[in-house]
Amino acid sequence: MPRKSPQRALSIKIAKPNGGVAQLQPITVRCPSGWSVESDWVDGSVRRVDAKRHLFVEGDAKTHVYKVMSGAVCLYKVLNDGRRQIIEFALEGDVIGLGSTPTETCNAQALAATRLKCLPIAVMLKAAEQDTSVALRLYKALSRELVAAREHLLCVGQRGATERLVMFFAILSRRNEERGSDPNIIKLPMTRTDIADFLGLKIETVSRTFTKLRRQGFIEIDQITTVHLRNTGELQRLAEGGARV
Amino acid sequence: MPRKSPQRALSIKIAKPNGGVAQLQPITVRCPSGWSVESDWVDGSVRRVDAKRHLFVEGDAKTHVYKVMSGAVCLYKVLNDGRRQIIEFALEGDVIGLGSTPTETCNAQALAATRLKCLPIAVMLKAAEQDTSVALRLYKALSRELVAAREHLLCVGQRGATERLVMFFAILSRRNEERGSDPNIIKLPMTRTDIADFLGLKIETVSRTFTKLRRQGFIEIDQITTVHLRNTGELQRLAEGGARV
DNA sequence: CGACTACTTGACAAGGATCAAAGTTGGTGG
DNA sequence: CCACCAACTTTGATCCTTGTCAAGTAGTCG
Repeated sequence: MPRKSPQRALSIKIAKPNGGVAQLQPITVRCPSGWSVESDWVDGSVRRVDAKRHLFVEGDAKTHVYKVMSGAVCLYKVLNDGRRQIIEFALEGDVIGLGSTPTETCNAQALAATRLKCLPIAVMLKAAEQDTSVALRLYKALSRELVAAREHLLCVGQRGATERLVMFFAILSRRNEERGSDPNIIKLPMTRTDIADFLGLKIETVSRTFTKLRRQGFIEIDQITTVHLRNTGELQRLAEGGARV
Repeated sequence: MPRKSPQRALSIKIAKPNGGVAQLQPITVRCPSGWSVESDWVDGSVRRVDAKRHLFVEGDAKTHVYKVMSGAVCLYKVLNDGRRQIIEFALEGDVIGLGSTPTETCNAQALAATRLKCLPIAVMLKAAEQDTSVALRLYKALSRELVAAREHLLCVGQRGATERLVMFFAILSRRNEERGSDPNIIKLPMTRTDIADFLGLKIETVSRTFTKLRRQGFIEIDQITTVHLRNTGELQRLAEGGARV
């Protein structure tokens, strides 16, 4: 079992630079009403967060719900020796911070410069109380997150390294498809370490698995941040069950 | 990388004996009104399910929300080669099947003879539409499930075998505490295989880890279904971070 | 008492982790 | 525009935890 290492200790420090609420970027711009198509978000202000800054950390009082307008954020939890599990990558259009706990239960860190629309929790709850359709949408959104979390658990608990990585591509591919972009071109706004921590692997394993998939012709890598999927059918088979790669 | 084995194929068959809705026990008894303290559940009927029978399987139309009155149920997902991940053990008092998907996303199997109170989804949704406090409670319940799922993910993704098992005991211990029973006496209504599939381990590893903890004096085992926790403080340390056992 | 199921234990193999080092990439300043 | 530096990634060698296979033990139910 892994034990404390200097790097690990360092990574904790990076994860929680001031150990508290304060690392939000202060720049807050009023959003012109009617700017967003979704009614709940019209009045939200916009916050900008630089790469690697934290939006919030575990234990902070929950103040807002955020919607990623551009950029990317990861939600993660850490063990006290620094091992990190990334729970979710929140990309453009994703909402962070639903959930009814009074304090945040995860850390949220920007992977790149990110713009977020912010909705105060109090506003959201008030809307939910006055309008059951809002409450029900909240319930549905949370429901989707729960399904995703359980799928993630299945992946990390039962799949081997290759299967996990392929699943990861599959998730991003599906996401592209839903948004009308090319499902075979995967942009990776996160580092290999982030991918490793998302999949419950180590960076070396992730790197080797990338290489293996590339050598086998399943993927092509232009820049490290872009993966082209080849032979999607076969990839699908790799992910679904009997992978013997 | 696990591959298909005869056992595996068999276990799928057991998991989905008829591949569909039909393995519910038909015995349904009308519950006398006012029997439960919680208003939402007063009108629910009671269903009895024998050990190993399925309450529902993945893909079934979602018809009811269930509350475990006695016995135990596990929720699990399977890969198509039979690998199984148990998502949750639902024990007395727990509710199953919240979540807004039109079909079930997990399989639910009784670990022992179980009595469940059943509430039709339609009734629940209607109540939620008419009463925002119901909708909000739904939202909070789902929220708790999400927190638990993420904690579980952290455990399976980052912890070693010993840490996972200790965490498992910790969860059950905490649960006992909340319900006023002895936090140091853990009743295990599930088999070792179930525990393994919950923790993302194999049965042999679970068994060996039990033995190791017993030899080290952290636990005592009377009957296989009962574990006594010793040295809870030290156990806590094992679970939280730097376990080098 | 035997068949069955669940659990334990041992020997061995393998997937992934760890340690170490070299190769890339991107940003900064001369 | 290029050189340098830091951070990130890839690759190799080796170790260790957990998985696999196999055998044996302990309860249970007919």
